[in-house]
Amino acid sequence: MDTGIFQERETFFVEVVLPLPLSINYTYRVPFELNESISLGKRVVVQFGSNKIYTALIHHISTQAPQHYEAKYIIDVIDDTPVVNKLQFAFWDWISTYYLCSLGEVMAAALPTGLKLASETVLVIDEETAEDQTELTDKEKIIVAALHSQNKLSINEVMQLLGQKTVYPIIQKLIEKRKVVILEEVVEKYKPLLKSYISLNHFYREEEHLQELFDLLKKAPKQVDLLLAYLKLAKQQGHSIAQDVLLEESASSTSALKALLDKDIFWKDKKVVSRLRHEDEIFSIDFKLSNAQEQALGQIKAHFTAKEVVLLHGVTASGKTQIYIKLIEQFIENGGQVLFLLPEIALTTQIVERIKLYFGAKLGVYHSKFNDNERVEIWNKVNDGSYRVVIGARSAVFLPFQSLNLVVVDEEHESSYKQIDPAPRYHARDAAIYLAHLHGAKTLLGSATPSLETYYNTEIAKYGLLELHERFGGVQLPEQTIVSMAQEAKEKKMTNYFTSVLLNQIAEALANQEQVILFQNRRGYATILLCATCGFAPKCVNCDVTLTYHKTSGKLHCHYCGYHQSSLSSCPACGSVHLVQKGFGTERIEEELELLFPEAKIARLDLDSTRGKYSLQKIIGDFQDKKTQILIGTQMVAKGLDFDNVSLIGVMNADTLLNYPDFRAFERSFQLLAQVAGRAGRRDKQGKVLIQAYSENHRVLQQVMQNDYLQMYNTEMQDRKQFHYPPFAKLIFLNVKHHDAGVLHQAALELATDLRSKLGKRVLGPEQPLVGKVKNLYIKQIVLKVERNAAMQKVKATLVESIRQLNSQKTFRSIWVQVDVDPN
DNA sequence: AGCACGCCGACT
DNA sequence: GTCGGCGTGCTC
Repeated sequence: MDTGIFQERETFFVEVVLPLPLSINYTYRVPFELNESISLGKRVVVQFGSNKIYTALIHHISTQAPQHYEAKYIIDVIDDTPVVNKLQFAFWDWISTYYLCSLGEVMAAALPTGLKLASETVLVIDEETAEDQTELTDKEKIIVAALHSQNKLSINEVMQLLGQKTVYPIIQKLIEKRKVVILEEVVEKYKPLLKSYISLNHFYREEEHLQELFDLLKKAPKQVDLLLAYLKLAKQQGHSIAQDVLLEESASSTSALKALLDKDIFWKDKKVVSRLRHEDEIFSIDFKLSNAQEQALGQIKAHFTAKEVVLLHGVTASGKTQIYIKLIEQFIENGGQVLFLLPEIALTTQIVERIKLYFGAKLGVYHSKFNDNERVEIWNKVNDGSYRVVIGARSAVFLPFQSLNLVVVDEEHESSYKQIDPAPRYHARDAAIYLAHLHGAKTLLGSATPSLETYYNTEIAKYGLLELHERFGGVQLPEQTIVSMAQEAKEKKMTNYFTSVLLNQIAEALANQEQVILFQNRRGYATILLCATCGFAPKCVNCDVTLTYHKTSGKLHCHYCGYHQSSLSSCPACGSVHLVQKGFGTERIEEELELLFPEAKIARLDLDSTRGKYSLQKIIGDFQDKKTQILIGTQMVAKGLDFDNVSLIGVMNADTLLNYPDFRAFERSFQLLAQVAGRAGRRDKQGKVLIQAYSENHRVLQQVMQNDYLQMYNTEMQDRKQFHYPPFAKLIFLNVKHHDAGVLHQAALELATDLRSKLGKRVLGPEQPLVGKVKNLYIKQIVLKVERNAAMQKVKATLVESIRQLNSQKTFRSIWVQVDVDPN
């Protein structure tokens, strides 16, 4: 018996976050031996549910035992130092309240897969009773046979083996028959990359002993070669030489190396090395800012003294990137870190390579192209501060920054910053602004076509604003002209959809060996097929939209849901054969242009022409290499493509962009127009933009011409006063799902009424038509509009309560709700 | 998210 | 009769 001093040890309980969509956190008990190891932000291994094992994060520590249940013990503490810091937890909390999701969902999104381990249930033969001759069913025999050949089976493998979904009862039987046992196998997902290093036995490092060694190896010339190679390398790099380097240098085989290792002449050890490629020396691609850029940089810094966020609104090719680089450089001079966000697609371009060269080993890149192990290494390098600048896509906001000084969000208007599915459905730009706020850092937003809400924030002086109207290098902005199609039609100057002005300019550009882009925001051949007798137009059976005729496929397609049917030769309503095609798409333009300019090479860039795996690359590549002269495209031509020989941009029909029902559509329209126009002309030559329109006097068109976005926003906002769109309100979209359309409608109605009475905020919906159908669930949408600064905590609580009540009503059985905030 | 439990149709 | 599908509820 131990008669020593009775040591009173405290019992700790930890509340942990599990990477699962659970609305509450769970509490576990800490075994005494782990008392010293626990601290906030460390990962622990816990069992959750009957047998699953997960990585959880310590979120709270207390000595208070839970009252209504017996807490399970934590199995182990994984980390020596926390992987998540306090600021990150604060950030996660904000995301979970603002975007109405659980902390577990944030954790699942934030931690790289390599840091989340989950157990896998595996079957193995029960060794003790394996020889038993119990009767087995056929299926059981299959499993046992498979286990004899491969030792273990995962549940998934059993499912595949038997070709059925429900395998648990069968496994249960096998366990009862004492044929198999199940184990929970936990795999630590992140494995450091180990590299073998070779060094010479200390004994031979002395001159005299080395001589002995050469004598010893007289009969083994290959081994001598290897030794010589080692000595040469050791002189330059020290005693420890990478195995692959050594083998390459000596051109020896592994057998010679193995012989030397066996004789204990060489020693081998493994070292952890980085998977990340890095530029060691800081490569200074020295560039000077133009006067305009220099001024802008100064003004940004001046704004930062009073404002946390500044918008840099600079026209296409105004050289925003150089300004970012200089600003980042100045911000990291005083210590601290910088986060540079880019939309995913932009991360694969040469901009990143250039910035990499500029910042060298101080820069980390983080986006979806990296594998799990690489992401963990980037995570660790941000955590220990060796990365001072991180350039990344939206998920980079979750990296463990120690102290941010500056956040730069380029192309802030890009809708790809919004995570759509799954939760957390966050907007990386907004989240980054909050993250910067938490760190006491500044945020710079950059765009040539800023979003509505950002512009609004500059208008109310919440953000600072800076405009760059000049292209870098002093080239003039494209000359923009509107051609009235109504006028030309009256004068009978039109050739189908082309005005004489446009045709002349295309001809001129082609004669000058320059390229042309034609923009038409409709794909297909004819946007609508109309019966001339009765006015019938075929509509989609699912979506209530008119079908578009595609000549390539000879079919009528729905651009909304993808439904298609063969084209009609007579009207299904009245039987008339007089069907007319109205409206034109890219296919039609391509066809007409081929007739008008038979000698020109023409390509089409839209969703249909880029179906093939490499067709997008090919179309763009051919145009860049000037193998094609004219590129016809939908909005795909507007984004991020850099061509240096395009002298003319033709907008085929601006009217299709001017008919917008709401703020977001309005925003998209003028952004598209501006982006398309921005493709014209490059470094040394002014480009031309020709806009064909019927409503040439449309206000937006005039304002686009004057490049006066501010005016445009103001007019639009004052005229419309639409409460239900950002920037005035925060929108919460509730997608209520149920497999019975009638019940769904009833439920949506009740939910809306309930929320209206409880929140007193504006609630729209349920919208009349069903929004859609996923699997066998119908969806109805309820829009909840709350003020921008609404207390989301309260909103969330009310929502949860209302949904809970609805779910508990037996008549509704289960209602599925998915919430999104400010979707684009 | 898993996973167990329990209720129902279509097969030996 | 039971096998296997699927809906429902719980996990510290």
